[in-house]
Amino acid sequence: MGQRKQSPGDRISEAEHAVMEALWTESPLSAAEVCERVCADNDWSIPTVKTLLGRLVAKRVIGTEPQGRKFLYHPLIERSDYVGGESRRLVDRLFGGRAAPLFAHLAENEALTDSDLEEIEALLKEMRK
Amino acid sequence: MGQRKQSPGDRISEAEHAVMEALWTESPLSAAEVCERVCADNDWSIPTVKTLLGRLVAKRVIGTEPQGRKFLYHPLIERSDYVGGESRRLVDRLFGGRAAPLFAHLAENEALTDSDLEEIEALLKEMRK
DNA sequence: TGATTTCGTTTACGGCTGTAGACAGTTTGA
DNA sequence: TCAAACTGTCTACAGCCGTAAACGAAATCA
Repeated sequence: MGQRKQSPGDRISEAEHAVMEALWTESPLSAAEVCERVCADNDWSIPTVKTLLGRLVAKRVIGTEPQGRKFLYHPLIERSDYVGGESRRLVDRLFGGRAAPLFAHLAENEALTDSDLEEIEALLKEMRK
Repeated sequence: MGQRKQSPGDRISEAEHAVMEALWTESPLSAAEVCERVCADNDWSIPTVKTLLGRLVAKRVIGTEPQGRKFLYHPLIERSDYVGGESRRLVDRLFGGRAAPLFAHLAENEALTDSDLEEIEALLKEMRK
């Protein structure tokens, strides 16, 4: 029990996740710079971004460093850790922790493109060794 | 735009999902019967289950039918629709809608058992045709 | 140096979620 | 027939989420 992997902190909400993506793509960024890359897409205004950044800091998933007199924000957790955690949560909750049924489901619903199939096949071959 | 697939209604919360699982496994069930299969696991009391059932009815994802003078509840949406919707949401949000990276991720983190691999391989072969 | 801009922080507020108690109607046991 | 048991509905309330305005400090422009 215990062994929280998703970093020290709480869960990241969906809106917060959009901010994280911006910071994972490029960091450190100021609040204004974050807004430049997410506000339009989500129809947010600056105050909203500031709130989200504040909450992420409170949750200890991003950190701040003073740049001159302002702050720059940067992630404290790896994107792959977050993504892994969320994936695992879904697989656990919906597929009893087994990935094959998920795969089957995606396949069934044509959620897999041909290139997906090829890539996965390649990966499989890779792991076979 | 539009084309809501996950049935008529709102999103299902995590607690509500536990109730749905019970009903997908067996239905119709009375509130008491639902409680029998989920209360212990989640450390809930009957009132909680009643609230969840009420909300699910309001969201139009389960329906009621009078049994004698009481009610029996049964799902109005297919589990596979729900699961498919959730899976797709995750893949869209975290992997740009492409399933191969998800698969790669699960593989990398040893989230795939040997039997998962075998099953997936079989599925692939199946789809190849 | 006073006015303006720029930040970060604090406060706000309605909605959803988790969890549950109170209440009213109905059925059933005595 | 009167009380006990059970059922669904209504109400409650704290916490988190989405969204944002208000405020106060610092920096810059004139």
